[in-house]
Amino acid sequence: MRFDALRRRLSQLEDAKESPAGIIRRADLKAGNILMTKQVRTNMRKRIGTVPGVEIGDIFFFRMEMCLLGLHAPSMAGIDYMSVRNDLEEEPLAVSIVSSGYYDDDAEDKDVLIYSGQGGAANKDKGATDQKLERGNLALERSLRRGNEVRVIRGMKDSVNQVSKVYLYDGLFRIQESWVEKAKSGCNIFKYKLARIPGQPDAFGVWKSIEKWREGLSSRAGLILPDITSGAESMPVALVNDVDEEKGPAYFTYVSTVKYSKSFKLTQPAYGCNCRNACQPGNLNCSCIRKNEGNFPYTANGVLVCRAPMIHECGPTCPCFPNCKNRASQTGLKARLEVFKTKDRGWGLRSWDSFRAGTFICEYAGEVIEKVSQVGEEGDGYVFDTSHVYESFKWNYEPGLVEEDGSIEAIEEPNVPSPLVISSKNVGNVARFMNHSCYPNVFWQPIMYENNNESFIHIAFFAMRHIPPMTELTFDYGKSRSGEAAADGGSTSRGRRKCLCGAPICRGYFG
DNA sequence: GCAAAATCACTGCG
DNA sequence: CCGCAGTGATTTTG
Repeated sequence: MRFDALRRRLSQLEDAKESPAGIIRRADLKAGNILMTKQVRTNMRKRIGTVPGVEIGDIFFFRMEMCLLGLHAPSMAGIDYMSVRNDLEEEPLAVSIVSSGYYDDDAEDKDVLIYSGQGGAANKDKGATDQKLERGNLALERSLRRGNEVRVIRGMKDSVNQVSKVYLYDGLFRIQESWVEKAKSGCNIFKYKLARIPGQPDAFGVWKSIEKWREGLSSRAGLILPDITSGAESMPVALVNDVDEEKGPAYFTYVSTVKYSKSFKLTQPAYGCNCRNACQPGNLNCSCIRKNEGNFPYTANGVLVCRAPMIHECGPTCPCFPNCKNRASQTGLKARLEVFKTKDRGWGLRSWDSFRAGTFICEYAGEVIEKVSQVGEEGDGYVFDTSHVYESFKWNYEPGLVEEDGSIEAIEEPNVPSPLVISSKNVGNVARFMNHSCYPNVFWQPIMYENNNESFIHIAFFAMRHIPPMTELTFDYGKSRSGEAAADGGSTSRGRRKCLCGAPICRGYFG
């Protein structure tokens, strides 16, 4: 994650530069190179089998990430191998492979992978040639004989952003057979059949199931409602219960953004920018960028660079186009979310799509309320209270703002008028179903933008790290600054609640 | 120190 | 506005 923080920061700095056409910006390589030279990496010794710290189902968005973790060392090549001594001689054995779609692999089955050897592909200098039994191909051949475990990483198109790729660690496989066949080019290529070792948790299997639900080929088990938003969002949000008989949460009115009633004084007079089509990173004439201390908050592909006390986005009355990158939290749902029944924590929220760290997920919609008059609502979990930042902000998206050399600068707490209390008991959106965790994968970020000459604060949720599909989305509800949320002498039903998040670092209570 | 492996951002096309 | 193919500068490893 340190890699990605640095990569985002470098992207931000690169985006801000005057970029002559033709220059290709590879912040991933730059970030990788910096961390490599600083020796910020793990599992440098190659190994067969499991890599400490990497779980089956973990996802990555750059080859460099897997390189730094020691999951798959080569920055490009699909086959990683190491030299192992047997009784007589040293021989190369394959330790991990990446099946990314460059070759004609057969990767449809979740338990069997037909993998192509490396080399021989045509490029601009020469045509296709026969593959040779050397390097990775030789290592795979030797691994077939040895029967050692090989880590398999599957590279796929990202379901949300079709131009980018996501890499899924699918666990350990064993090579069963190999053969040579003629490719379309007419040249010989090696093929290897790998079988997934039984007993490992599903990873690619989950992705395949989602694919089927998406195409409507198989029905979703436990589906109650195809869309609880009734079309209020840009994407449908399914309601699913495959745990018990409960038919759904209590009734509420679905809205997609926060509602301020007129009586609130949390707003302040404001003005937008004067940019004509899209606000350009590095353009300090843009007042919205100036409000963010000169830093454009998002990278070119819309990922939040760093958590900040406040992010200033362009608003409805800014003259820039709606596709201006500085409106990342206003473009509606991009991922296919579903509300599902958890085993022991009521309803929860998860996604069919994966999220890369820093991706906008959804806003916390609801009604801004007076905390004092409606404090009785606090026990039911439908209140977002920004005064509970004390613990929750400690779990930074990053330890802070990452500088160009990889060093980190601490960041401040959110800059929101305390208290900003949003109730989603009667009126709300998907965010009201997100449960608490002491080790969350989502964080909240105050965002301000202007509408009708007034600025409004919105609470937006972003992915704290890469989140694989079907993982429950959770954020830290935090702890009241006073330490005693029920300080008004209220009943035990509100205030601190027992935590069931199950994280090793669980605080025991929240709220 | 060079060759091999293929990535990923960007551009233009339909 | 979308996906797709084409292009170029680039990395770590052996």
